Amino acid sequence: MAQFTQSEKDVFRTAPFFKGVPADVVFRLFDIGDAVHFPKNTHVSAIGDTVDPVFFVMSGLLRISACSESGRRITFLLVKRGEPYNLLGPYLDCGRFLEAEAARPTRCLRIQGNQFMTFVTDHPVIVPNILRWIGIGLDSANSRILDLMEKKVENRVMRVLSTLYEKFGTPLLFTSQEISEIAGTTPESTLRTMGQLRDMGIITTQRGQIRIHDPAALKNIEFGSLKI
Amino acid sequence: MAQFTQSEKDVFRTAPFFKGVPADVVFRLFDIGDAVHFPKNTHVSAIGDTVDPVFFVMSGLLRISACSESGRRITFLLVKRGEPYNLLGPYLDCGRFLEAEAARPTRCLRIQGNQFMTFVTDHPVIVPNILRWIGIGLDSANSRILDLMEKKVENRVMRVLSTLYEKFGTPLLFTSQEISEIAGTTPESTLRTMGQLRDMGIITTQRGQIRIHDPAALKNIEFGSLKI
DNA sequence: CCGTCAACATGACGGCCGTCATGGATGTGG
DNA sequence: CCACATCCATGACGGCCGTCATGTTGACGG
Repeated sequence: MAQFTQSEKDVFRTAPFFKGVPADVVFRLFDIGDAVHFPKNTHVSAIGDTVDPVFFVMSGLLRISACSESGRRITFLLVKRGEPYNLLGPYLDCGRFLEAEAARPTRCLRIQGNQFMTFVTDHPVIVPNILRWIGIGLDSANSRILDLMEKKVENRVMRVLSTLYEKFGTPLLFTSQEISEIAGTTPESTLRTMGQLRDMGIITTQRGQIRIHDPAALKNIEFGSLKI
Repeated sequence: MAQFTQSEKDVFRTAPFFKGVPADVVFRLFDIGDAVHFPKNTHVSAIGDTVDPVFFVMSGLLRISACSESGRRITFLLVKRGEPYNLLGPYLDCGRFLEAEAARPTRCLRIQGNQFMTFVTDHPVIVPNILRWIGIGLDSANSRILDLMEKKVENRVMRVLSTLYEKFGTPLLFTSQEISEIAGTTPESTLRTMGQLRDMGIITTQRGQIRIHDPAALKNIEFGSLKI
């Protein structure tokens, strides 16, 4: 089937996740999966769903988030082009508490859970990649826990901006609401911090976008970067 | 070599982590690893170490923690008998920021990283178990992030007590210091919360141990309304 | 039996930040 | 071009909890 163009397939060839995996093995994924499109702000999966399929983002952006019973929402992960989502889903029978939605119009390669597990057992060469990816995610989650202990909202916002800069470059197309949901705070506090950063000439802001002029200044604090 | 008694080996046979793995595969681990003992409060690994070997706890308890530069320490994980630690270490080349120490006198099975990776490729039947275990850990980390958003220290302490009760039963042999490092707060706040729980007859406390009389009450989230 | 230390317990204070409120700026659709 | 929604921006207030301080209790060794 001609669901995927060659340039789309090349996205996977060069994706960090697939590093070291032979190209023919990678391309096998296109045979066992199909393409799905999600318009902006639509749900890929809702809370409590037992998310079975594995997704690979071909273009766009997925936001993985959860919300507590008090209504506060936090974003755990932003999945961009070439990255996988729900790698572990097929192996966990329990329903997760996460929800996934398209932060922008997003095109994905979707692979059913049992097909993915078959793929893994047939091509064990990919196992180290999976473990490596999950390991990075686990370290990142632990970093964020440490972050939240520190309780300094300013530091959290700065680290979020720094991390997003490393992942997406500049300008960052996010609202203060989105930033605050990643940093684990409120839009007001985020705006206050960004106001200070603006006064220092480190960033400039417009509606829905943030230009970072001095990335080094954002890293001035603390160790370790989170993988968002 | 007769490093391990039969009863020790049986610990693994019945361990949840190894569920579904044939016994002869499990026992192969004893051939490629060796026994190590850690006295109480000694370090298994320090911060920044590239922890290569995988550990399985045979008796005792490992505490996996990290501390921020402000000196605050947080405990991520308590590894008890039959549970693995550092499953992903062999696959990650970077140094981690965690440190592991023996919370009690602890005896472990230690397997060098490359030997463990060889074992995994030779016995792929264990891969789903690894992924499942890591997946649970990842969900748990995300839950804690959500918890920290909630910001109510009382709820965090109660949830910690509830979780520890499910894992270790009663009485819990932990000090307020240890509880606070798991809950992400201070010993004082922990003691204050436990004081209220004591007044309600939910727990009783002695030096270094906590008896839980009403586990269900700890799961009650509407603590704030009860307090008034 | 006593000295010492670690842990328990509790009170007081202050700062951070979440909440609410208000107003202005910007983009969008009819 | 205007109405409206959304986002940005900033001020004021109040509560939670981290910090410090003080005293008590229990454990352990000689």
